[in-house]
Amino acid sequence: MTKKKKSTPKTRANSKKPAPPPFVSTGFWLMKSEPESYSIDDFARDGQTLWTGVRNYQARNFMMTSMKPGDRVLFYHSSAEPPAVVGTGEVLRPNLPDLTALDAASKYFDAKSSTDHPIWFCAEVAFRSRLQTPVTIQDIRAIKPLAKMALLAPGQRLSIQPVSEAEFNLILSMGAK
DNA sequence: GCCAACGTTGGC
DNA sequence: GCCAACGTTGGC
Repeated sequence: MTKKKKSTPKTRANSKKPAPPPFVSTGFWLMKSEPESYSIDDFARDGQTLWTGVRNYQARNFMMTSMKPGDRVLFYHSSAEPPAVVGTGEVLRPNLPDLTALDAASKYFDAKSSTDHPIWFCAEVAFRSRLQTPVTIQDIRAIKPLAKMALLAPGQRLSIQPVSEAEFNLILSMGAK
């Protein structure tokens, strides 16, 4: 005979680790791109772009569930000389399926994704400005109010990171001269 | 479910 | 080019 077995759901409440505080979006982001693959020049020329190719769940989740139209974005050149925030953008449409995952010819192809059940998502982001002066990672490191940025945390490799409004505005002002 | 191996990121 | 810090994978 079959018993209706009630399995104990593994909830956050009874797991060992304390639940992380729910993430609350500030509406401000930093997005990394290697200029060799997509630079601020490309972004300015295109006017808008689909931020595809993200294959990290945390970064994906930001684009799926946290980003909202109108959110502001710092455009950061990674693996560049020097690494720096070089411009800004604005989220037009978050949470779009990343079609590069379905394209067998793409380097971002993922056989686990399908049209019916896409597992990777992207955001459409519009170019908004170029900083007059790039704000380098050294510049950022030198400023006390920016010391908490994820960008500076050792081992922090997330390609999409939330930033505070104050951090966003400070970097903009640093780049304005 | 553990954990070692492996791949990736990205500043230096 | 190096390598530390992660995330992911896969054998058990």
